[in-house]
Amino acid sequence: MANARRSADRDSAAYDGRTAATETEEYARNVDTWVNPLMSDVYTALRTAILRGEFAPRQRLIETELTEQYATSRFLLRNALTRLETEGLIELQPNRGARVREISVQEAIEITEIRRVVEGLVAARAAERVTDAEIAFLHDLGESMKAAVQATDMLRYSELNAQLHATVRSIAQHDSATRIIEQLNGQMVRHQFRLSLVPGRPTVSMPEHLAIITAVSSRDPEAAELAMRAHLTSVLDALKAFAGAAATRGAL
Amino acid sequence: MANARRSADRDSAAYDGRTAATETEEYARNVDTWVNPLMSDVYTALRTAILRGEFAPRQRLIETELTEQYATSRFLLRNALTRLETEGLIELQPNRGARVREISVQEAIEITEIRRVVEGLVAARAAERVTDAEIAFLHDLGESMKAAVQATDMLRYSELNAQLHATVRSIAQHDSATRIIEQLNGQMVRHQFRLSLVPGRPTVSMPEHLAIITAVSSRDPEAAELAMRAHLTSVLDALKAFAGAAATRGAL
DNA sequence: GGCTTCAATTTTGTTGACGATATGTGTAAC
DNA sequence: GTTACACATATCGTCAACAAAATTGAAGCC
Repeated sequence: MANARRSADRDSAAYDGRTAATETEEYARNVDTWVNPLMSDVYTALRTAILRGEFAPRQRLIETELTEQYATSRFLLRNALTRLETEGLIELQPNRGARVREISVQEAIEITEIRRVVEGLVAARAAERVTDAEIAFLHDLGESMKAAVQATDMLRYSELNAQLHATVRSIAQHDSATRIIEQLNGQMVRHQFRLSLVPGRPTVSMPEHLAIITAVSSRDPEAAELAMRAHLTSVLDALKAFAGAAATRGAL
Repeated sequence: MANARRSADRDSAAYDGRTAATETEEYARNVDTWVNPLMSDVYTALRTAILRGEFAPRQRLIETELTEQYATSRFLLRNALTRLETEGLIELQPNRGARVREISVQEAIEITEIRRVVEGLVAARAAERVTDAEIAFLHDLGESMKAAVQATDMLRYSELNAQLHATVRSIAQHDSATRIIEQLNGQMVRHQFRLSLVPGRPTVSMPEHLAIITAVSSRDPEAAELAMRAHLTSVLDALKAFAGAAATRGAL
């Protein structure tokens, strides 16, 4: 249970305040508001900044600059850097400081391979545990996604995409899997960003997302696992196509 | 490639100096000797101590005591503690110090569920990439395991078990998966220990291990994935039985 | 002109001390 | 005899200064 701390703040956001009082109560046990103080402001700020792409890959992160930028001390900053290194977001080299870690296409593929099987597991478990309220929420989410695609609002669609995956995780209540998926996501963000903007991508992924919602809602674990796997297989294929194209162009 | 650093020291040990010169050469590319100096002696020492069970779960880790014990400074010690916390081996509470994190049976089950799918992925990939030399090594490993079981040397069998899994990972060369599996293993050690000593357990797991070796050696990815999954399903069942028995006894 | 060497500067590594918070103990009041 | 409060101690959190290492730039040499 103590394990939920890092995931709770993100998954709870999946519901976005739209749930009724009874449902809120239902989810409350899963939402651990305890925050590790060592997960200081600096850590959170720096992490989101890297995830947003405000620092380029391979860019050096100089301690004194960052202490000014985030108005903090070197002590707290270094603590944050240590954590980010363990998480795999940055690289620390002795006496040479920190760099934003560059994720190769090859590594992005590896990460997606893992996500495929782990999120498949999570989807199956979500199908076993889903409540009526959660089914309703998933339905709404699906409708919102359709609307976003029709309005060709790709940014919104991308957001809803992340929200769908987070919701499935939250339903599954599989703390260990959630932790790992979020760790992997942290390393993928820049690549995901690119992929979600590939033209024609929503045409492929939209039905896959709906299939996940349908399978989980019909409480069919096998179907849910297959639907989630199919979706991530499609992501994987897109990534491999990208890698292949890059290799052909001689960019690798 | 920079990603292999944390896994190299453990996977390289899998071969235990028993390989011929040509094979050693073959594996050399996979053994990255670069060590992050921030992964200081303190970190390694403390980590292995926790993994060996030298500190009981929930036991408090007092900074001044540890600095004496490991003859180091508080600075380096805290760095190590921060890393161990991110890794999930210990818990840090504000102004209340560090504790060894206790893994519940429930959590052990969750972790094994993840291992099942991720190690399945790794086994499939190992079957795709395995070389003749590696097949020979796997064969020897299988023979050693049979010998250990016949000699009822459970400690040796347990070691070889870990070595088999590490070897499969090494063959697969899936850095991201390796990293995650080893992270999960770190949290499981105390439970694994108990399980490996359950009477009659080798009778169940021995044929499963041999099936993994056979499937990988015949370069059949699907069979390898299924064999690995079957093995970890069996581990999972044993864990669930243990959890059920504990619940019946009122121990939970 | 290109290469090496050396020093100045930047940047990181480490230490010790001090302040803040929690915990344990003893005393007094009920 | 029990509870509540206050004090003392242990432990963690933070900082600022110092030491060590690497990078950068310029000068000298081939």
